[in-house]
Amino acid sequence: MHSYTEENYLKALFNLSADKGEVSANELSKQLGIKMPTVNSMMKKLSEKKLVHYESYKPLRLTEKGKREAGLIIRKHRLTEMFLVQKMGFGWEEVHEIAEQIEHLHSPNFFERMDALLGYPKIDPHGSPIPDKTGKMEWIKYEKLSSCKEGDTVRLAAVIHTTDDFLKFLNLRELSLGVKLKIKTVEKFDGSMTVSHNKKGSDTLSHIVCDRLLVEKL
Amino acid sequence: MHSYTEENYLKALFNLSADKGEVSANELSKQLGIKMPTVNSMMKKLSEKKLVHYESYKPLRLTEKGKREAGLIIRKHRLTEMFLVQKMGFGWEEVHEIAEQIEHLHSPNFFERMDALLGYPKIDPHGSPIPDKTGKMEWIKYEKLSSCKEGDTVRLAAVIHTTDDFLKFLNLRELSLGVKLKIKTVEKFDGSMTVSHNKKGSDTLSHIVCDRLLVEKL
DNA sequence: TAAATTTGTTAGATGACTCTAAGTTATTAC
DNA sequence: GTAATAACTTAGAGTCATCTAACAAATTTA
Repeated sequence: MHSYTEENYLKALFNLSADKGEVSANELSKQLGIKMPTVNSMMKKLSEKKLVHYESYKPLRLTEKGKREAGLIIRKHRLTEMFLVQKMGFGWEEVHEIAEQIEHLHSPNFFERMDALLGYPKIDPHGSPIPDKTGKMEWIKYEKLSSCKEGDTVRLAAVIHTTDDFLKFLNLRELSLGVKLKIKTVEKFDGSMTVSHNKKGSDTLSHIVCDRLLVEKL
Repeated sequence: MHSYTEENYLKALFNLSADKGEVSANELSKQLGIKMPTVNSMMKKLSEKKLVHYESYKPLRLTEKGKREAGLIIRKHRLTEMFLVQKMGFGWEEVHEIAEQIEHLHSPNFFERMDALLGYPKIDPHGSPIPDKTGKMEWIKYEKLSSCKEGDTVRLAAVIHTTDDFLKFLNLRELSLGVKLKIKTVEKFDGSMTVSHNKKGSDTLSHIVCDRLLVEKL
């Protein structure tokens, strides 16, 4: 098994390299809040363990094995988040910190049971896909709300770059996963949108907000 | 906060010194599977932190502060065990290992929620008392089954020295907390007992078994 | 009570993870 | 195409929790 520390490096590598498939040591260092030389030596160690492709002065890439192991940690994180929300009544803004800790538990039984009690969910409370038991993650291709046009009707499917503050902001506006939104207007000069929302009236959302909301067109 | 390691020392000290109020470094070392010199230096460290009374060549004692902190860890352990059994469907023989890990989580919210969902239980699935939020534990004085006499009718209230094997042994005989037992015979030469048990016929239990079962006389 | 045994202590080393300081390679900006 | 800046690497040190080896104190045994 890997140490708590190694698991955190793997997870960060996985998350940061999600798009390009590679990360700079510098990004990783910032993400983890750990100084470059420390990251550097850990990369050599993970490279020894065949979890990371490491070459001097080159970007970092997870090996297939590394991706699998990282996927399994993220699986535990997301199952936990789902459990906390669905079975323990936490809000989606409260679960990240707890899941950061529970994801490191070593107990196949425990996560197996969570999974079963939840009915084998495919997504977490923020709409992110839960990797399967082999660590593989199916990307669902949603659109950003920011790329939609006036008149579109969409369903809120996922939230990215989730922070407590952002999620609380969405709570206040009753913007939860699944809500149907109709785009009334899109401002040219700042990209903000006015959307109408089932029961409530309409809300104006800044471009920054719209860029973090993933939707499914209806 | 204390490290994972320190918490394990505190917990072990608490459990081992439950009766006499003190433990030898040697016992502690054996319990934790950690060599004496390591234990010795950790005791000095915990003494610095005012968690343990340490004097050369004297038995170890937890300070009041140490007892409180240990009690809080045991509280988390036992609440977790209760949650795993009551809310997640685990058997009482499966929960110890998982709780060993969860007890170290730092999230007041999480344990608060568990406690509430369970309805503020006072005992864990093995009948051990759950310390309160200040770390204080109320001992309930049950009798050992081994000290009961022929003809007594008792209710099984708690199990001590719980190991997987012992709990599985009890499962097979449908001996769960709360069952009513009537003591038919007590063998003079080996202290084994024949007890009859609600629905089932009667079972013969060795002295070793009877010594690990705590009962309430009816 | 003296010898043998057990228990406890000190000293010094190791491995995991972190850091700072200083040097090297790439990249960016005139 | 240098010079400046940013990114990366190396070297060396510190902390935490662990170990082994060697010694000292306490306890048990004969």
